[in-house]
Amino acid sequence: MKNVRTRFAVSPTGYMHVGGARNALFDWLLAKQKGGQFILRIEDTDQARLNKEAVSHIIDTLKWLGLNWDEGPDNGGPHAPYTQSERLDIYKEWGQRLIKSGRAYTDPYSIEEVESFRQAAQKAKKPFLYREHRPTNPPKWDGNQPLRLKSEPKAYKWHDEVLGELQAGPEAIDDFVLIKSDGFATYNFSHIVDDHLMEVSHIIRSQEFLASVPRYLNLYEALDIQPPVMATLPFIMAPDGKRKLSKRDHAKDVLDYARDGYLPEAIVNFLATLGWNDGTEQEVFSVDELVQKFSLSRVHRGGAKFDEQRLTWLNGAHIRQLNIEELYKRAEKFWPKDAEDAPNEYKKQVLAIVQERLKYLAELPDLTNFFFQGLPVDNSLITSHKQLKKLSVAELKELLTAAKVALKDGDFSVNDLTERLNKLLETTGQKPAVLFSLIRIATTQAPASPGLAETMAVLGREASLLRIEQQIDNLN
RNA sequence: GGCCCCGUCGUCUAGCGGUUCAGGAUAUCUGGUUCUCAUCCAGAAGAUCGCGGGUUCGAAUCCCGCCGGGGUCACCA
Repeated sequence: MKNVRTRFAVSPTGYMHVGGARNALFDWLLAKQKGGQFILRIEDTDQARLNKEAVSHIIDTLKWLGLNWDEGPDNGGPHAPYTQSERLDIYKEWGQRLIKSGRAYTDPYSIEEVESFRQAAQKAKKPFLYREHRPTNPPKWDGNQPLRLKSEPKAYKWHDEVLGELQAGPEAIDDFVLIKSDGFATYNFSHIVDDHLMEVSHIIRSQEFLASVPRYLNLYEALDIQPPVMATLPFIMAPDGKRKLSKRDHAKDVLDYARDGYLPEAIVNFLATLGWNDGTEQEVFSVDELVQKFSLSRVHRGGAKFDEQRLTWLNGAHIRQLNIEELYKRAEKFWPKDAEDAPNEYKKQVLAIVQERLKYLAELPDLTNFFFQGLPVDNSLITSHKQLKKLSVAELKELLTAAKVALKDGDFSVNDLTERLNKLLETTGQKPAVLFSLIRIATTQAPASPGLAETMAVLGREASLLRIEQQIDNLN
């Protein structure tokens, strides 16, 4: 079987959102699964939209996602360079070949003239076809005018790994620009030359290119190149479902998810299952499982909306699957400020009891603040509690004092605390809803926290008792 | 407007002529897990499979028409 080589061909115009990331992911999954190569190619042929920082930003994004490439602009490879602006001579040479074979010619018109043709077509409610204005005697190409393909309109049928058998009539074929007047090749030309030279076996791309495929097929023929296998991905739709997701819809930078504490494997899982599934009822996949199970033939034809709630759930599921050591590594940058000087072991204990509560790591400060710092006493937590607000200050003080006494001794382990708290229920005759709530509020000063015994065991005797005392002193 | 693609619970989806007039997940709601939040468990509600024809003993699944949504028609990718 032919060696599988895929590429992520990215235009460095800005950050990368989930649409681009999914595209890269599917390329990567296919290459990994088949033991082939994944190539990163920078398609910087549009000088106007070029953004110099975008390349490193995109590289950072792919690295964070774990989508490593075998050949690319930074690590090179047998078909370097992998940045199109460094390959202009190659495109010119291939352009010359087409001129020689009579399949390319100089576009003699000005931009304004072409624009007027276009507007006339639009006005007549007809698709614009440049070839209807093809010059009879074009000048020799000197590199200062656009070079166009001399197309040979005909109907095409082709196979798409996702969409199946496709076809289009000759009206889809036109004389598109191969090389612009600024000397840069268009995407339409450069990607075909590069994919061929770089021995790319599979092109996976988004649906917006579907309408152009017949023109590409025409160019492949003119160049006498065997087209790679093609696969068309459905769109990821904006939340309103009206159109494909784009930066105009405030699509987030993938690295924003990194900053919020989403796990790359959760993003990968989410993106893979947005438009693909393995036919079973499995929802949570490891990256290795995805590599093993992915197939283009099971990719959807229809677009899917980007549902961040589902991503958040999936992220929580992946967080819960991590062992403490791994979670601790991932959480490094997300601790509250006051945790700075806390011992690693203490932080791991805290992490262990909040793990099942974390949906994304940026929640860590809110969830763990009180473990690192005594929060000011907030009596509204008691006065708004539906059971505690019925008790008098004296009664509250009495209960807290009893708790202080009962918890004074023992080893302060979870078991020890549970036992003592249970005894306290008996001696005070209170319900857990009253007694435990009160102690929990006193020791955390937080509306929500992990279980009482677990929390106090981590906080330790000193802090726990001190906080109970502070609560007593501040009741009024 | 031409051409092309798509159309199953709010959302992501299973389903590829009959064990499925629809399964799972998520989101929502309810109950349970000695306190809160979360996890977990149980349960509820939620899709006349875009609509209308046809083929067939039988269709979400095949065919046709219509409607709806999207893409494309750049010296952008």
